[in-house]
Amino acid sequence: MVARLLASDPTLRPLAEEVRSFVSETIASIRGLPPAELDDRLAALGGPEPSKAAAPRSEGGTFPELPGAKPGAVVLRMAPFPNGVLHIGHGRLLYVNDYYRTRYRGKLLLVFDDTIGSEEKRPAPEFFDLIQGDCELAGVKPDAVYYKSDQIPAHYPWARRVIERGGAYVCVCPADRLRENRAAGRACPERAQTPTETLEGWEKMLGGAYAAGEAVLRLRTDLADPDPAFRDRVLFRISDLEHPRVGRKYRVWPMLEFAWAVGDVELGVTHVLRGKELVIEDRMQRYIWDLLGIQGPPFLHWGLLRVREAKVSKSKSNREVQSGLYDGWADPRTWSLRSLDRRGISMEALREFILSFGLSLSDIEVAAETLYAENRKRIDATTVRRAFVADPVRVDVEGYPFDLATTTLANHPDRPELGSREVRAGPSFYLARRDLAAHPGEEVRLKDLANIALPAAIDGPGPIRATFLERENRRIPRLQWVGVDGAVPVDLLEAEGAHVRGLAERAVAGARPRDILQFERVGFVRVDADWAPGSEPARVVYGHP
RNA sequence: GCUCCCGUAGUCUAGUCCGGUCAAGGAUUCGGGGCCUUCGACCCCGUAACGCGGGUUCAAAUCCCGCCGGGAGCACCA
Repeated sequence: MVARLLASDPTLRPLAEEVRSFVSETIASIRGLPPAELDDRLAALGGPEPSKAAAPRSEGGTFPELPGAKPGAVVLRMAPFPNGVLHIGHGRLLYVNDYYRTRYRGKLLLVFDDTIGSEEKRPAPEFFDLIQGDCELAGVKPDAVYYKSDQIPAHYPWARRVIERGGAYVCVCPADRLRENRAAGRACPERAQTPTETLEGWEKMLGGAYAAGEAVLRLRTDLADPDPAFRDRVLFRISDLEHPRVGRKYRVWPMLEFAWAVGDVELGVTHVLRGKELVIEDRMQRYIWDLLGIQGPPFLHWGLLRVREAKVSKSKSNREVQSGLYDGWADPRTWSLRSLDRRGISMEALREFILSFGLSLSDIEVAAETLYAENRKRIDATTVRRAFVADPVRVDVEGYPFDLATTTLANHPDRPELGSREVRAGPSFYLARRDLAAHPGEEVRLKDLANIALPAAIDGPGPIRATFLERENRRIPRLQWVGVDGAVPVDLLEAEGAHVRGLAERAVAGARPRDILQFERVGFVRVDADWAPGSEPARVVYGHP
């Protein structure tokens, strides 16, 4: 109260103490009054009606202005390494870049960061096309596509310029000694080279005088730099590995930092947006640009985003897709964009989900349920309901009335415009084993149909015998059922990779590939894209509750 | 160990730059109720947060100092 008065009338501020005591006296004097009298007095004083709650202040995450950005002149880039398809963790790369492209009417480049990598992390040919397909699927179409491997020679003149300015030296230490020296802040003997000597060494590197791993070009920073990660990083190394696009055309390959110090300038990139695991590279790029008197683009970062349920491992996915254990790159266990699409999760829902986090630098771990909720908003109203029973057990109902052999059910409980379908019902049904086991000897309702009494034991051989009771909708447990006549075998692929066999109602036979359905009391599922309509079993993939 | 980054409800986020109208807003989850041909959806209600300790100030989520906690980097990978 006091703060509000002071905030709205600055002239009161020097008198804060007086205001405070006046307010507390006033409050004390009216505290005992009955509410009706308070209302009267307020009315007597005039003034505005008590205002309703303030309008919502915000919907989600925030994105700051890009520093110095001119609408129409912004150039951004995404730089995936081609050793896997894009997965949910790449969401920020795609959608944050796309967000800013739209906001500033700029350009977004897809630049494959396909330098030679390492023995453990190598580019593979199939991913160039797969990743472009992923971008398309995600609705983030790049304005142009580049390959770092096409630009390798362009890096060499840059290296010369750095050497001529005394910014680098050729080091012939073995990798482990180099690491030790760096950690200890100790100089290798070659660090004392003059630019002329370095240039000689560099020409020897390019000319093939060294075997792979025998020599590197290192940046000369400061061995006393407090950050050990920043001491004399390697700029170029020699590799004889075969590259999927350029084979063994080059032996001297730039490291990521140098490649981007060159690439970001040559491609005219105006802002670099990337994950915060790359912040040390900002400093490297800037150091190189400063050395050459170049004004490079500013950097912005986002923090780590983890989806709790998604254990994403590129190497494991690669291995299991290769081995055939996974059902290709759209296997739900990969959490690839393809797998989300296969599960019926729309890329627009993913975009909303990703953008709700803003550009925050904090590391976040979020439950997949939040993504599911976003998707549900989009698909619930247009998705038809169907009955599905997992692990079915046949139940014959005695005394079942003839006129209940079929029934008509709405396709959506709240959307009459989605129509209805005729469903074949009793007297014989399939019920889920789990449901039966949960209600031995009880009266239950076959959902939307009739009430029956279940026997005490359900484990005997052959069909179970139940007894018809009545049609009236009572508050007893409701079980999902599928009429025996026309039941459709279904193979339901779950998110963890398990296949559940079950039976669905006849209408499922008419589904088309990529249709999204809701299996009642199970969840949203999507018919597999390569399922041949009419073939059995119907193949569907579980999406989410 | 060194360097950098980040701490607002169970989770994510708005607010922090520029102190006051923030007795802290939204989303999701959870709990209760309603409705319906689902245990889903929808509607209503509710629980729940400024990491801790000092300081500055009439006033601190916001500014300053210290601590604690979490993450990332320290590859001839990207």
